[in-house]
Amino acid sequence: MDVVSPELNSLLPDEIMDTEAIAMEEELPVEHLAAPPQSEPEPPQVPMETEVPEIVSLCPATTSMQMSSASTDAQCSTSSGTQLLLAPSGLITSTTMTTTTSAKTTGPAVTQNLPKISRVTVPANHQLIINKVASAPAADGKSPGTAVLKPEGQKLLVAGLSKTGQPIMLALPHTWNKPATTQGTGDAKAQPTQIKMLTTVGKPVIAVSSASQLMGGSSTLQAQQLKTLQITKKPTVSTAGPMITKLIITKALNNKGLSSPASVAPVVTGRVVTQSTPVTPPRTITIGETSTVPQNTSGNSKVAISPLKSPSKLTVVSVASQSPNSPQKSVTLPLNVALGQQILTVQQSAATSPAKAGTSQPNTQTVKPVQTVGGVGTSQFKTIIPLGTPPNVQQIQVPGSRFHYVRLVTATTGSTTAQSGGSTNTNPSIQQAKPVMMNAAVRMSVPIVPAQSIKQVVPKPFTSAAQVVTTSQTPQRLIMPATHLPQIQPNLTSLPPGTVLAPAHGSGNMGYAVLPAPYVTQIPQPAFVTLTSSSTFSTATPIQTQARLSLNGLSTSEATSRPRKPCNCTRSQCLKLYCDCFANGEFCNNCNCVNCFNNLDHESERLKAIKACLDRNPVAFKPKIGKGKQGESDRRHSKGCNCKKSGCLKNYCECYEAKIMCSSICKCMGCKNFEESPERKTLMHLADAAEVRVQQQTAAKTKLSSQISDLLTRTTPAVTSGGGKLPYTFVTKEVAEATCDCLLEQAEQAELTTQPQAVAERLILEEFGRCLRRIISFAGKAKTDCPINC
DNA sequence: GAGTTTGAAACT
DNA sequence: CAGTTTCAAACTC
Repeated sequence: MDVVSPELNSLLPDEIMDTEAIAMEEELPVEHLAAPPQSEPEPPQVPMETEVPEIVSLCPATTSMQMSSASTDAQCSTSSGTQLLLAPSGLITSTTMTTTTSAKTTGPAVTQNLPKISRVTVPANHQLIINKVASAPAADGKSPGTAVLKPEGQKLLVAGLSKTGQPIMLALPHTWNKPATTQGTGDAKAQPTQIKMLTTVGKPVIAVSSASQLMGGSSTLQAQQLKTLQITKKPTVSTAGPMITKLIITKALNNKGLSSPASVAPVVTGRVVTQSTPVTPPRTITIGETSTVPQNTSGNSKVAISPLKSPSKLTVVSVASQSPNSPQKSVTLPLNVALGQQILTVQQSAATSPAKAGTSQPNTQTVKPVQTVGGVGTSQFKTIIPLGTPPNVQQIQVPGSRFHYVRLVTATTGSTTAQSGGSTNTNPSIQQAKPVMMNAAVRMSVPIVPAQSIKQVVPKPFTSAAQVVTTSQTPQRLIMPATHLPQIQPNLTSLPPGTVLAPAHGSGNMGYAVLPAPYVTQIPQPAFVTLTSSSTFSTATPIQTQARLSLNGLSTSEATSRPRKPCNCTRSQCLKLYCDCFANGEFCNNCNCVNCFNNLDHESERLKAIKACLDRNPVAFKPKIGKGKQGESDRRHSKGCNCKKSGCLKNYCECYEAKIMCSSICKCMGCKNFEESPERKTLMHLADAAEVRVQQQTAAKTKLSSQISDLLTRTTPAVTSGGGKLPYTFVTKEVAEATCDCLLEQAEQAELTTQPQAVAERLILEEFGRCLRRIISFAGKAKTDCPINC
């Protein structure tokens, strides 16, 4: 495993990961916009339910001109929604762009320098409402290097001040306070809602646009909100010419539906820590520094995201190569923003003013490490990906949560097709940037994304080795091109825990298959995982049963330490929730099931089954036992049990099985699983007694074993080491047999006298102690009698 | 290990 | 949403 170099490490802001304290358990409102209200009284009790697919779109802009005029050719087209933000006059060096599934919605960006705002109101809620804009030049959106400001009515959220004191604002769309309106053609109904974070720092602008609808498809994206924005840049100079590294992070809260690939980013590198919407509990997204864009003309792009503890935290580091001729733009921008509870931190690499085109600085560095920091407050998740390494890997991992994606991406080739919307991209730099942008697509739609996004990416065949950088502390999950399954659009928020996108078996490079995290977890996790081919990956990897991920209130560590019971399904093909493996988002392995389809060989069927389950119950794969804020005592079944005959005191009862008491949600009859229930107390007492007995037995065995082991280890070396130890190998076979005989005799006596097991064990141990004393005594005597090792 | 019981999941 | 069926785990012998 590579170690992050001190140089890179020093670039990582410590505070970036300091987001542990941020509450993340809110139920993002958008999640249910398109779905009926949850009937569960306390959804937050189920940790996993709080997760919402996080869509992070990294949309680099090579230049302002390129981006703003990308209505026809840009991967990241501007949407009709709110576009850019504000920045000090002349400070904005680039425009932001919003990726949408419907490229048709591309609209001109209105540019406006901040100083031109004639009036700004500052409500108590920290909203700045720009009531008037002096002018809106460059209505066509082709004014590069100009700050874009929404016309009158534009709302800005004062995010806070950066370290340098510059205000950071979030630009809200006009429609911020109202639901997204239907827009677009076809199925793409969602209107992108954008929030932009700006900094008035006299440095290259950082713009954050909300995730627009990343996926078209049949799904309706009703509400999408931009989370936070962040930009980092690291001046990189290519011999061929300047390159622009621009990062746009978008997040769509709506997890439903997506089909079209939407976003593309030429070069993206950054760190995304968390995200949050202005209207929801705080989240922070931090973008790390970008790394040098490789000169590799192959267009390798890599995205590495390391896992984080919190589901709401996300670390993303991506790097994409650009064409040698693409202009490079470096932005160094120290930024530390506190937005309410939200923390936005951006760490800069060596400060560099916006890159200058035509920089002649030769960059012979073919491989530049990409640093990914995912851990909270620590660098444990740092990952380095050598960009120079051939196959590209994009890795997206949402900690704690169920989605960990890694996608192998290769440089685009001349055959790169136009992006969604039918637009044709002739801009080389943009084309190459496409591969990088699959984050949003991937996260939004598991199976679907691939199709279109693949076109953009042009993944390298799996025949070439791919490298995935993983950290030693946390397993990495892989997402790889898989079979195109456009018909399946599972709701990612409800996918089984740890679900991972994996390549379809025997399929082409497109599409994704859903893998349970445990499956991927067990893939050998060396510093680099080389994938030789998709088929190899699909079939060769041994599937080892993995523990459940944070199921039923159990921590991951608890779960991992407990082997899962093999299922015995015979009729469900392990593709229904009857199967515990399937229900837990795991592949069957070492099970006794018959005609099992819960494996990689039947990923398409599995995906369909998952979708079917989600159709029936959107939270089918979420833990049934929510963990209360105050600990285990607050754990309860999310739906409650329906027991009728078991009195809820047998494992038939899910509450009892989870070792929790029934609650008011339960519909059980004759329930005895409540606090004051004498039956329950009796059972608990018996269970405790049994457990104690087992522990005692275990301890006795351990002790005995330890003593024997210790005895052997002490005596054997004594033969050669001499010193104060016994000189002889006195524990001979005969001695051992005699000792065993003594112990057996003691056991028999205890049995004959009907002694309790605990007493019997004690007697045996005492006998063993006597044996040891005799042995030692004899050995010591032997030593005295024969000082010389004889 | 076979058969029964049980309740969640699936189906109607 | 309620009733029924299916299913696999839990349980009993």
